[in-house]
Amino acid sequence: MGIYERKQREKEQRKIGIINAARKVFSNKGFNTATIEEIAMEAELSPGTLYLYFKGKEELHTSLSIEILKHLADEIQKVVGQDISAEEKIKRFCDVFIDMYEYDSNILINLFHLQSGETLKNLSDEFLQQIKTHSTMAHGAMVDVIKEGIDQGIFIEEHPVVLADILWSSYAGVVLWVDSKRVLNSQKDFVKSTLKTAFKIILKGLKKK
Amino acid sequence: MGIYERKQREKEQRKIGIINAARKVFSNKGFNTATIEEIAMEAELSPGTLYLYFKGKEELHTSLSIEILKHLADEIQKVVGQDISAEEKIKRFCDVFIDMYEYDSNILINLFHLQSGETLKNLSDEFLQQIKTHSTMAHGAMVDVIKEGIDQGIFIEEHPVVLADILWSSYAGVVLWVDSKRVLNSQKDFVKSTLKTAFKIILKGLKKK
Amino acid sequence: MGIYERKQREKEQRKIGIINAARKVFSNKGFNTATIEEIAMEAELSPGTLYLYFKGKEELHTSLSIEILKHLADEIQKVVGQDISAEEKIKRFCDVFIDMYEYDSNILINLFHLQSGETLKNLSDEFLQQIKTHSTMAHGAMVDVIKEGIDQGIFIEEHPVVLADILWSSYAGVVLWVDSKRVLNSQKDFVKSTLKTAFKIILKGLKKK
Amino acid sequence: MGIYERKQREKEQRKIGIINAARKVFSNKGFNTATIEEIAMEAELSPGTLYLYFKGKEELHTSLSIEILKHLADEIQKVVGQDISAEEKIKRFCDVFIDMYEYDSNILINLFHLQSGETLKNLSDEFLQQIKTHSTMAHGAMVDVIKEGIDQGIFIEEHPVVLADILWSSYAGVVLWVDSKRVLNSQKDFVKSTLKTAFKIILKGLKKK
DNA sequence: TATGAATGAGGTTTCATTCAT
DNA sequence: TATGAATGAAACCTCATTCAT
Repeated sequence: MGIYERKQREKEQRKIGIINAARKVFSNKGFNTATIEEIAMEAELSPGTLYLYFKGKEELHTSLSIEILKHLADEIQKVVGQDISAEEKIKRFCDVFIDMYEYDSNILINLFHLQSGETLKNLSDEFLQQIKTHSTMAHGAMVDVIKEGIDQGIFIEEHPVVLADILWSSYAGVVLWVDSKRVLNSQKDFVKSTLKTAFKIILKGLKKK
Repeated sequence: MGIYERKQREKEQRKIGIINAARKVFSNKGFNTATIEEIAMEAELSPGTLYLYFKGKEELHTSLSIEILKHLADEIQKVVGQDISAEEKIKRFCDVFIDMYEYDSNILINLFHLQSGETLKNLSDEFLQQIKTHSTMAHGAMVDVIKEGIDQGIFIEEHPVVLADILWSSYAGVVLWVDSKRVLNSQKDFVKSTLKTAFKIILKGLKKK
Repeated sequence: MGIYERKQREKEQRKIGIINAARKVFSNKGFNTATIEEIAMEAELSPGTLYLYFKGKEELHTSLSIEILKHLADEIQKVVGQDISAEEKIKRFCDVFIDMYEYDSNILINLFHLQSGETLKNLSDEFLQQIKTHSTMAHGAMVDVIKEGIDQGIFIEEHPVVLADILWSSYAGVVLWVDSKRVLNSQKDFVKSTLKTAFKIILKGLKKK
Repeated sequence: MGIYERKQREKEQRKIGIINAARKVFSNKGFNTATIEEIAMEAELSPGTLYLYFKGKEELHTSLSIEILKHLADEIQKVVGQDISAEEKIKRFCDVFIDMYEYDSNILINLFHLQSGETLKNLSDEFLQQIKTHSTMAHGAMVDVIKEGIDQGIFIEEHPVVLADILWSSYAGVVLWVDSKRVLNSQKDFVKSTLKTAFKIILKGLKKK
């Protein structure tokens, strides 16, 4: 490996380190309450250093979200490539959400928050484009599976994009909502089981007969 | 009406005026970016005056969300009281979401944002309690309808609370997600039609056979 | 006087107070070294308050310079209106510079610094316009006097604008240079006497014979 | 040449390279806005390396100014040695200014900025001494020529130092002022022609009759 | 000698909140 | 009750400087 590649790699590592620190702090405190200083401390760096890798707080937060989105898109695409039925794939999508939620519940929450209002405005075109790309990828994979199901005469004949939207947003909605109930009522974590039930209902709703 | 009552009433009116101003500003800018001064200007009051009615920015935002939640709960409960089938009620719930979205798309978005992470933490017990109350009410109404359906042997025999969660969060998720797609891709507004399709699918999934 | 006028007046007074504080601090420390906090302390206000009246450090500094320029333009125009010979008016211009220098030597220095390189770039159009206006006024007055002299056959027949430039810039140059010698060599203040000699030489140079 | 001398020479060359880079950057951006990193890039070196040759930004800037001053002093002294009349020498001084302005207009501007307030304060004694030395040299040369003229009965009998001050500062003032007009009004460059006219006027003013 | 990533002090700026009127 | 000027804490961010390599 040349010296340039090593440097590049180190730089990438450092970026990941910072993003991981940011993940922890943003998860605990939320965007407003989190401070750059805190993230720097978590990353065991000085505040100034963060600015060598990210233009500012906003960009750091967005980068984190994109990282998550990328991961989600990857996992979903893996499912599409598998040699299983469309129905089974829909179930696996559900598992992907569950896995991510179990790995770090805040990851998903963060992501879904990115995808609406407040955050989307004031985003640089570059980042907006990245989000679109990965989002389209993840969503496109879902659309493909739906299409597959429709073509095989298994799913109802609605517009596949709409069905994928419903699938995605129901899963996302369940995560947000059930997780918030958990926080609000300090109850047990029902996200997983609720997601599974949601899957069953929606799958049944999707099927032709 | 006594003088005290009138005063009380006026105060309430003023509070509503402020909350409406806050709704506009928070909708456009989000919690962070919105400033008290802007809200005051929108309400045609001075910043100081807002503090006579609300303890601070946080409380104002929460009050707004509660207001919305209250409205939603009301609308949902109206549905429960109607003399129609459980199935039809589920459909009406969908209409309630659509109506609110059409009245002010940001209203719903705002509400769903309340329901997680960032905002819920650091909330005074009093407000947490109010949120719980109204939330429980709205949600409870849904649970009742689900129960009704189960008792009548129309719906599948899952835990009614879970089913209501799924119903609620799917609707909410669709609004958030499809609305964000609208913003991201500057496309037409498919929230209404997608919500309707979602309803059909979920209803089909809910039904026993 | 109406309440609005009074408010406006008070606001203007406050602005002047801040500019005066800024004058002291900028004079002592220069633009870089001076801090907003220091100026605020000098003005017996909090840092934040300064931002109610000026957009930032840059604008504050520019406002100060414009204030000075305005004053200089006023004084010079007064001279033009007087019922004395063109020759005498040129001498009075010299006195105006001397007066301003004696009132606060840093005032003039500051002004001349505004008028070149570093500061002029990055200036908002609004301020650039104001500077142009006042600058043109002051300079135009000088041009008028020169023209007067030429028309009366007293002064050499060069382009009046060029002659006014030379007059102005020689005066300014002397102030900058002799003052810097004073600082560098901790010598006595020869600005006044040197300016007077400069006046004599230039006047002689300007005259036709 | 021994190895030590060569090293010394190389070091000197490197210093000059850095100073030239600094000249460009300081010229374009001014002292505040210019950054060490930019200068390093311009010099095709790393920021750290600059600190091997200069103690810091301040010293670098001062070194640049001294370099310019040294050059100016050299050119002026060359004039003094020539076998021409005092009157002609004064004219040549004007040419020196014009040449430097034409070579790099920012050079002179930069120099004149050194000579007051902000920059002079906070300067180490060592540098202050160097500035004094070269300044005295340049200025002394002018004084000599003036004296020459007075002794030959050509120039008026004012204190030679004062006359040299006026000469120097008028030239400097014209450069600063006319150049700033150029920037402000985006007009043609009249520095050269205005300087020439200034020379004529002042020379006429200096002459005994 | 040269590097350039990291530092961190310290500046500018914002804005929720207060309080005299 | 209403005001809105003033506050000042606290955040973001910059960049001259250092130091391990």
